[in-house]
Amino acid sequence: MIQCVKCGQVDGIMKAGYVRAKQRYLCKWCNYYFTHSEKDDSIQSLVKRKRHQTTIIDIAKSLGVSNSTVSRALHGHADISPETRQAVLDKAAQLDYQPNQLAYSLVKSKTNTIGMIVPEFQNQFFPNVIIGAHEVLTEAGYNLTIMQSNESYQVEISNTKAMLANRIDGLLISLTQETNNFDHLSLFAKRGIPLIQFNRVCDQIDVPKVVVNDFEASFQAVEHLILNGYERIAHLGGPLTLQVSQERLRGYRAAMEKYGKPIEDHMIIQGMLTQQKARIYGQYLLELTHRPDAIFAVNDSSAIEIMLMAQEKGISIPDELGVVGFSDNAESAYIGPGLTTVRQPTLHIGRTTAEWILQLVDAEEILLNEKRVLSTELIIRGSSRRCG
Amino acid sequence: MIQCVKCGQVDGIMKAGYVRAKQRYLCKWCNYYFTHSEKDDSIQSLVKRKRHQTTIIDIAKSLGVSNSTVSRALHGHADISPETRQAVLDKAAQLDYQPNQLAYSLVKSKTNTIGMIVPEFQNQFFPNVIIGAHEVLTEAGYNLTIMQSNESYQVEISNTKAMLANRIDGLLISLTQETNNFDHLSLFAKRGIPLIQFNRVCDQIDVPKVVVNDFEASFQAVEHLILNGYERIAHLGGPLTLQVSQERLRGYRAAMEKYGKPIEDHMIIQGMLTQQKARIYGQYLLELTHRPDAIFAVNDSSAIEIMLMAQEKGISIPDELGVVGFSDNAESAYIGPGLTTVRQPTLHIGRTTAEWILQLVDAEEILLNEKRVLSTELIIRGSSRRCG
DNA sequence: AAAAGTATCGGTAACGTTTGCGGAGACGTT
DNA sequence: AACGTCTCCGCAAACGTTACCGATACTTTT
Repeated sequence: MIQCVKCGQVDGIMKAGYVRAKQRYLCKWCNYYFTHSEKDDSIQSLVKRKRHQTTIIDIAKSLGVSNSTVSRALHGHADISPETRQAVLDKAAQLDYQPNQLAYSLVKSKTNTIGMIVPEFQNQFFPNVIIGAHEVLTEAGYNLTIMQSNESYQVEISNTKAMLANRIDGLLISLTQETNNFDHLSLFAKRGIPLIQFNRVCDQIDVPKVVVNDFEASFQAVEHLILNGYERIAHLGGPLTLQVSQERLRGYRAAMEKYGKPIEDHMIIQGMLTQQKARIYGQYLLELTHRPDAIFAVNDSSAIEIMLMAQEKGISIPDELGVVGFSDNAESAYIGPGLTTVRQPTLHIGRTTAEWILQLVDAEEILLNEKRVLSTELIIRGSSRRCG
Repeated sequence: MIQCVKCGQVDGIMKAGYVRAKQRYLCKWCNYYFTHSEKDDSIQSLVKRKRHQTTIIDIAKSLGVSNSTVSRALHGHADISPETRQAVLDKAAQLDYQPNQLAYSLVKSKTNTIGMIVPEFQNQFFPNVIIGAHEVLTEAGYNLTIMQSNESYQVEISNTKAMLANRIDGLLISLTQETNNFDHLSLFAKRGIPLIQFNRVCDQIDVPKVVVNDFEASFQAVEHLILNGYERIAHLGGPLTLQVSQERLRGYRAAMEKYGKPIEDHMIIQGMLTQQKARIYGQYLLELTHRPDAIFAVNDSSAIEIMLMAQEKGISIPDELGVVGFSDNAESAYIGPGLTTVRQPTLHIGRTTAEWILQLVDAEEILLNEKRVLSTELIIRGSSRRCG
């Protein structure tokens, strides 16, 4: 009945237990264990039959040539006769052939994909950076995979892991407000994957960086307030874990010192600037017994929050309170008397980082610690223009 | 001198041409062709040496087990002893192992990646949709790859090709204003890759769709204008290739007809609504001899453009001109007297499409032609509130 | 006619995973 | 002794491409 699959003997086959719910046998002659597989390939094969995407092999078979010939023909390599090439191309079109980027990337160890991790999508800053980067990358035949860390250090880590798993060719990253450990980033250096920080950068790690001239921008903004007659200027800054926050604070201090204005510590607030936080901080500032007569905020949404609160409290802008923001959001031009703000070259930031990462991808060696500084522009509107 | 690599003979080796700049020989004894490869593996090998990412095989070797054991241990499969599993996990951590998603996807024919193609990033609509979708997808362990067609049909096609090449598990797409051929989309159906259209959908192709109640929203908006005493209402609509435009036009007509207002063809404009176009159309409308007393625009940026032009011309809003937009951009709350507009549930759209595509990815069969309609909300602000 | 050159194609080993199936030992039970 | 059950692990075939190295059939030169 049962026949040994090795020696073909029928006698001397003994049962030898079960394995995975199948009867197992042992042939005494050749001492070979085997299970009797009663193929039930009736329905099974139909169900398991995966949808087949046409591959290079399909083309090769239907043309009676080898896969290497097809591969070369599709890529316009040498060593292919014009007729063969054309036949392959025709057949590929006929079969709706789409190359499998996964297999390509696996063998070439190159994905033609650049990753980008941004902390948030709420402000228009990052979407605009994305537009700029996307433009350059698609032009160069690269894809852009975007992830969003949602201002969470943990999410940022899992994002970087996913990027590594997907074997991206390079990463553009803007850090979270929470991020104060950089081990997940040093992994990229260890693997030789180029990495560029932009906007939210940190100095603790040696990678190329793209930033704006936060110090000068901040200095100019505060100087502008001072020249418009404001005296007691408060600063609503971001968390000092971020270098941008540090730079903008430095600019604020420098301007205040240059013009001999007193710097009062309780007029400087640094923290995570969510909508609610901005409201709390604003409340605090506007209810101080000796109220500031101007506020320089680290982003526009906070500045706008301040303006709305001032409006509620009947504090007139710009007469009783000057406000300057940062980034030039779309709504900043339209609110109240117009919000004076520092315009960032968002598209340019995107393009610069993208062009740079493309260079690094092909580069032999990476010059670490280089920093490219782009220029901002102070947009003066009604919120800071006092006739003074 | 030259020795046959096959039979080892030294005599009877004849030169037999060049192949790829290498001398080629023929052994007369064994009739074997071969090239003499003068290995210059001195520098060559060093340069070509690719950076090695640690693989499962590395772990297996250093532990003296097989790759299958490592694979199973890493994935918590059965048939692995606790000690072995722990040893594998420790070694993986020690070697900074990152799984290669490409190889995984290749063998599993599954990338755990959802693609999304949007026409633009300028308005806040799509970034918000992305936020919603991203949230759901990351929660489910999926990645989101975003591409941007830039309102170009050609770019849309190349984007879909790239998505196919990357073997995404599903696609979320919002069409271009130009798109009027859908062959590139039917490829997905042909390959069994789920596809969902959202916002910019078309009826010519049978796929699941997520939209908002454009007809009702439009009807309500125009009705609101009429109830506020406006009589001659113009419509600044999008291109009629888009179904949203058609629906909003229908809503406009229905409201006008219900209240017996005359519909004048020259007061209905349909076209691509770039910033410049909006200005041109606005110019036209505001300079008609018999000027409309209200304008219902298909998006907020056009509506705002109208408001700014009216302001320039000294036309007061809302007294002489009522304006209603669509989408509730961030700036709409702040401009002038506030722009009345139709708020779209952007986050909800993103979440809905994402949840749906995840279902379809695992589904056996896809119910085509299903459409999910989400609700909008009319946000009434100063631009349409006439004391009338 | 040998030698050299040209043009075109095929075979096959990678790339890093997953997984079905089988091997083998240990131990218990008739 | 014969059989049953369990645990743990290895082999090898996929997945779709690319690229190196040959191989064959010619033509041209010496």
